[in-house]
Amino acid sequence: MNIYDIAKLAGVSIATVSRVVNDSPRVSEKTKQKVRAVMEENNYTPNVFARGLGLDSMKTIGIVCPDVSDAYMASAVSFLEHRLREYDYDCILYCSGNEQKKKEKALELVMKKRIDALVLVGSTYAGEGEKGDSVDYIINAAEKIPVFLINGKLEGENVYSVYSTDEVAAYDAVSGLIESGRRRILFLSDSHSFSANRKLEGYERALREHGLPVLGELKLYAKNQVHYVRDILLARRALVFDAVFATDDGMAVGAVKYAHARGMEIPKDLAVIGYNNSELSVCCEPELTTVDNTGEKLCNITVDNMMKVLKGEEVPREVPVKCVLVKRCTTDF
Amino acid sequence: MNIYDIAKLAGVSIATVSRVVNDSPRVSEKTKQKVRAVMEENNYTPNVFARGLGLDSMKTIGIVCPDVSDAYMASAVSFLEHRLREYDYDCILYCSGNEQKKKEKALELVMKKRIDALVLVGSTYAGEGEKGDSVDYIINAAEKIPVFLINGKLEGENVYSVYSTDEVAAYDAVSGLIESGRRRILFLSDSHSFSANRKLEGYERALREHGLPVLGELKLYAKNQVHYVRDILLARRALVFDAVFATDDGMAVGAVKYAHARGMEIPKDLAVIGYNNSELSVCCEPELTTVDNTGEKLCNITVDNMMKVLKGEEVPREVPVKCVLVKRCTTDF
DNA sequence: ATGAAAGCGCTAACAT
DNA sequence: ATGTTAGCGCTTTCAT
Repeated sequence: MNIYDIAKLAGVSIATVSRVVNDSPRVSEKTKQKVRAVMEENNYTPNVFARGLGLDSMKTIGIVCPDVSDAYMASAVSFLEHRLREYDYDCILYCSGNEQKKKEKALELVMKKRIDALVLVGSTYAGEGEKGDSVDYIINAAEKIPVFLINGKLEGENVYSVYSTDEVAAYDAVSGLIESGRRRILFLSDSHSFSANRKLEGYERALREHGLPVLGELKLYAKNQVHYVRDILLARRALVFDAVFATDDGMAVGAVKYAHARGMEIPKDLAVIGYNNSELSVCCEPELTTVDNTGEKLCNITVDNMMKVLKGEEVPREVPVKCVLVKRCTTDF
Repeated sequence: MNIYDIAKLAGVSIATVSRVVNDSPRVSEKTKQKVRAVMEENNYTPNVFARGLGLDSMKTIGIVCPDVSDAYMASAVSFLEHRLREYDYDCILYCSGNEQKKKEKALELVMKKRIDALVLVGSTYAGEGEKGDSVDYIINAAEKIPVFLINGKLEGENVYSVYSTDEVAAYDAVSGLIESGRRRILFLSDSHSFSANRKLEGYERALREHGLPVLGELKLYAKNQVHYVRDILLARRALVFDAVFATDDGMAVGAVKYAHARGMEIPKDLAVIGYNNSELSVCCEPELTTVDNTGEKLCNITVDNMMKVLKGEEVPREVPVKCVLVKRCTTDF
């Protein structure tokens, strides 16, 4: 059942059917009714490929993230999908992993789909992520369609960044730790992404500005898995620390587990701060003080901006968004 | 840059270019080389819309789930995406919510995209889900393309179900509880989906077969949120129970929190079993005994079967998959 | 092995 | 207000 069939059945031309489908004002109400009736009866659906071919757009947005099974990514994708749906855009999803080659491959594939815009979720796609990573592949994509980074930052024509101010959030969190008497604060991270690096900078600045040394032994890289972190911490019996600042809740919970295993009291013997305010943070005992990076806000701003850009309007290239520290029970300030 | 440009530059016809693109054997190696070179130089990419129009397929699979921000859905989507990518299929994602109207709308929209197959993740799309729900919209979709249910079960032409045997898993878990001396076991659930109902059946069968009464007061419906569950449990001071079987880890952790709040010892005073073996289950204290519903397995079987169906091969309409009970610290059997 | 040409189903400019 | 028609870029049959 195609547009010709409908036209024939309704006794009009295909142009009129097309106009009805697109709700053009240049069709009389009467014929509109008639044509609509015929379409209903035959439950006709315009062929999206043909339409796409003519308009060179299928109203779809590409969403690329390292891995949707990560809680932060998943919630971001969920927010994006809902907001984009409001505007009748579909989402095509691509999980790229974190490796440079795979990220490049992901963008190459997703760009072939002639999407209308591209969203890159996670700071792995940022300009100053893992060292050695090039961002040319992103810049190239931006030559064709607008590219939106969620929690990433990259300067370039047609690329728009919305990100949390992780440096400040980390600075504030670690400062709180120091001001409440902590002296040896462990920095626990699972990546060298743009965002993780900003957190590290905030951590170091807090130490420096409070006259504390920045110690290499107090920077630990691990996996974002509860038991993994607990175990590597237990394995380093020589390592002394009275607080932990983790770049993700999973690692922070690992630190809490470590404290339990060693019979340490939280927050007395060990203070812990996590990141992301995920459901994990209210599962452990005591419950985690954590940084809420306001993922929903980032997504909303991104979608709003995207719709403007697609209409040809101007929007800021860069939007920093403040995080908020959610104080629960693993800290005493 | 389209197929005509390439043809001109390579000094061949568009038919030849098309053949090269599709790696047809009916082109001489020599011209293949030449054409490929020209394509590379101009980094030509065939227009997917035009191709879709001709072939009536764009090699995309529709994935619909209630909400990707849910950990179980997110991991399923992640598995599916990866496996489908192997076969050069793209994924278009739709989060439908749980309401009948929205689910119908979701399928209607996703079907318009002329996807090659449809995956429905979560038992909300099953045949015996929320009462009053019709499954006609799924049956209708299956008239056009194969439909695959993950953790759902529905009989119908062209629909394929892969699901965990939740009834048995629940039966085994609750039986363990009873045999270790529990007498008043609270059933805690957040939905009336197909899967939740199977769990309830297993729970009731275990009680019955052990000569215990099935009590309405011991079936509680809540949200899958830690604090929410803790609070409603605390609010029902009159409700007495010595064990909890929850249909999702979040609620189980809520029960653990409740025990803490009331100064009860786990598992001595209260035994708890969760479901899904999510990261949450290793965050709480003590760590959760939980049912692993092997989501990855369901996804793998689904993708394998889908590829066969798309090739016209036969596959079983229904594949039940066993769950495994992961015993940790909130039970004493 | 290669080319010419007819669709695929739609949109939009142009004509009436 | 409605119809006619030329693309959009590809695949595929039919010639050669």
